[in-house]
Amino acid sequence: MTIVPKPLPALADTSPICCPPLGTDAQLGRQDAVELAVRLKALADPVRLQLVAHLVGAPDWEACTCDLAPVVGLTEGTVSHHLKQLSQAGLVTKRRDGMNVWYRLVPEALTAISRTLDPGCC
Amino acid sequence: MTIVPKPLPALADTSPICCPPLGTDAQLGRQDAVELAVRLKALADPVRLQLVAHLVGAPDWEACTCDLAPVVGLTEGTVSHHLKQLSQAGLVTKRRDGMNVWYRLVPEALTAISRTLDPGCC
DNA sequence: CTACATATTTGACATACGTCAAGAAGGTGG
DNA sequence: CCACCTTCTTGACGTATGTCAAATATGTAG
Repeated sequence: MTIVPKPLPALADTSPICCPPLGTDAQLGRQDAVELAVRLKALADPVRLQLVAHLVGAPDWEACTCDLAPVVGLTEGTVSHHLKQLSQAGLVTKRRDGMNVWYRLVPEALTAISRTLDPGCC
Repeated sequence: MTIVPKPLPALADTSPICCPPLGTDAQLGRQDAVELAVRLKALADPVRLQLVAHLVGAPDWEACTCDLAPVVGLTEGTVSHHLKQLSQAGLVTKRRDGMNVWYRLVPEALTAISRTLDPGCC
């Protein structure tokens, strides 16, 4: 079974998942677990973490591919591949401006994942 | 290059990583990124998320393999494999008691990861 | 239209991952 | 010692992942 790149529901929609997954009464059904895993998987790579970290420090949380490739020292093709994964997970948005494509971090996405994981939350 | 199962530094040691990785001034070096990725990868799987969620709801955050296997509906061997990964990532500890092996969640580990990810933190 | 610059996709490759069945290890009780 | 229970490891299998080089798209400027 190949993973169809079906668009994930907007991260705002998953806020109910916040805490429940690791909360006391929720059993975290298979479906929720898969969704959360998809988002975590997008983050669970050294290269993508460095990309995200760079975006956090970038002005307006934004950078183009040509800026990001040198940061991680990989081919632009490979970086594009990673950015696509981050984008599909809803962690960044892309925007074309002339020859450049700018990727911007979606901080709420990170916050949502963060809250979901914290057992002390809520 | 195979990933040697070198024991990760205790999670408490990574608290300095909290926020910095996604904080404003830190560039998140390659090494830190790899470490954080290892921990996130341990969580980035539906089965392991369900196991963790079950532990959160379990009395004393503890359960044995025989209890956990039915939760995810997989072979005990497979579940053992997943628990090993969680253990190596420092997310759970294991303890033998007679014939049973009890796995206990390390909530600080989850909290540490959670704080590290939250861009609004600190 | 042509030349160039940035970005993405494709194809190929090696490696890592999740799963099971079967066997081995660790522990209990006759 | 033997039978049994729980857990872990091993070997095998298919699939997913990260990477590059090369080809293709997308956009700008002569």
